[in-house]
Amino acid sequence: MTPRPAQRPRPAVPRCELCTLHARCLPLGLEFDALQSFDDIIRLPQALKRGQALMRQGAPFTSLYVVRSGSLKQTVAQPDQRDQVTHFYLPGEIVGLDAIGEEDCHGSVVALESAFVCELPFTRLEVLAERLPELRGRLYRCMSRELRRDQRMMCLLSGRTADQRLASFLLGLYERFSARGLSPYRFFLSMSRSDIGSYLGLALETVSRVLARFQEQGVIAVTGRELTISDIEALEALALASAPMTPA
Amino acid sequence: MTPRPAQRPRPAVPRCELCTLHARCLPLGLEFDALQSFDDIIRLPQALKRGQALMRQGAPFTSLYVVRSGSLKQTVAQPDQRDQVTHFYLPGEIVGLDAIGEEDCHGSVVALESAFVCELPFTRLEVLAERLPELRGRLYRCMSRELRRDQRMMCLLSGRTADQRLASFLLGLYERFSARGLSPYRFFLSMSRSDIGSYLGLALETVSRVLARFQEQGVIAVTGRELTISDIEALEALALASAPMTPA
DNA sequence: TGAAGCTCTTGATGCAGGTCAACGGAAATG
DNA sequence: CATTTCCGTTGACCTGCATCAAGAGCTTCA
Repeated sequence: MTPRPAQRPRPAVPRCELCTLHARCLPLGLEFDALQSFDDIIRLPQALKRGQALMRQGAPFTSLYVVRSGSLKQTVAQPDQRDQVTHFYLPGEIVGLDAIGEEDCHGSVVALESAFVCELPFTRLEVLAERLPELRGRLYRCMSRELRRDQRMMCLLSGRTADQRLASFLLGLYERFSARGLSPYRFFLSMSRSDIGSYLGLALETVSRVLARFQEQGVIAVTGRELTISDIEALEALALASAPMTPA
Repeated sequence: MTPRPAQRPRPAVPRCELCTLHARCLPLGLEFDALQSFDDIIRLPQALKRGQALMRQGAPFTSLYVVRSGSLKQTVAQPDQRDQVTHFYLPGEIVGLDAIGEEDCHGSVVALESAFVCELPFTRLEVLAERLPELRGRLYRCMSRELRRDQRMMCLLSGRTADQRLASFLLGLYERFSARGLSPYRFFLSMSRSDIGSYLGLALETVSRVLARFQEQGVIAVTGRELTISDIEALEALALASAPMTPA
């Protein structure tokens, strides 16, 4: 039916030091031999197809995952309403931090496009962390980074206009792509307008309209899901303060 | 002028096992001798007066703090606007998790009323965690709990009505007071309407109005900052779905 | 190739809640 | 004690965005 997932991942034992993301990934800063221990605990990279679930809300938590390529979204089922998108995961980012120390997965995570992820069984990671203080530090740091990110998000959702939210969202993508060494000015939005709206607390129509307006203003160029940032400074200005009502 | 803060904290070396919060605090589940090691690293409880800062945004991070009594708020300075309230801390809760692994404090934390906090110098805590796997687990769990809490908050801020936000906020307080063994149905709101509004992404006038309406509906009773939950089930109903426009 | 879904766009309309304003009461300050 | 400042409430008004609706590509699949 479906084509085999790219022949099957070849290196039976993945080598972190060979990975292009090596410099930005979790094991950043580990000594050479520590890095090798790290290799030992990583499971074969998994291939995911668009729409395929990596974890399901409420399922038992066993592993962290690092995104190698592609992108995913996390959704949390709301009591009454639809699912709410709570996170987008890009290459180099870690899925599952919000489940550490808990029994079950906090939300569902599904691939937005074809993706590869590296699995880190958490019990093994913990054993390794026992003798690698640096790794512990990395883990703490990742979690507190995430805490800060969520708090920025809370600030964004609480009392910012649609324009500011969209502009901040695009800037966030810009920064994350930059940090991973990916093209930051021109990229593909793997998520739908509806996903973006859910994430930003906006109706999908509003997302569409605001993007259209940004385009009119010459700040970005969008064709479907292909997006180009034309004027990053204007975008930053938009993110900080909404255009004054009086265009002066 | 003001009465001395309760003579000065007497026990030169605090004893976790004697603390009333012992059963709910960070060292929960530690063995007896582990608990004693824990005692060793805790600094003398600090007294804070209303409005006094425990940490300032950008200051170097050195310690976690556990709230023993009173309450605090965390605020994050926004580029353009006023400070935004990002957290309220109640007795038994831990301040500073979002700074672990980082150099500096993420937000400012100030006391909302007279408060006592226990200081946990993080470097010592880390040393202790090295030989106490349980403590590590506790720390991870605390951080991921916080991550989940923030995500619930994001969901709340994104696309819930003012009624739902207020109801959820009050329910949250109910649960947190319950969990600490404090009176959950009748309590004192140590934060201003403005703080609540900032936290929930609402104008302070809206907070005032919604509380008044809840009171009319007989769900709560408020007099200034004294609040009583009269009908917890109605409150839960309000938190889930806003009253339908058609009152059937 | 055509039909049936999606996703995205664009327009029209209405309302939840933000903003402005005024006032009463409580708490801080000298 | 008087004064100032802050806090909470309530009313009137207005706007940003959700909602409803319709239609235009794009993709999928028989």
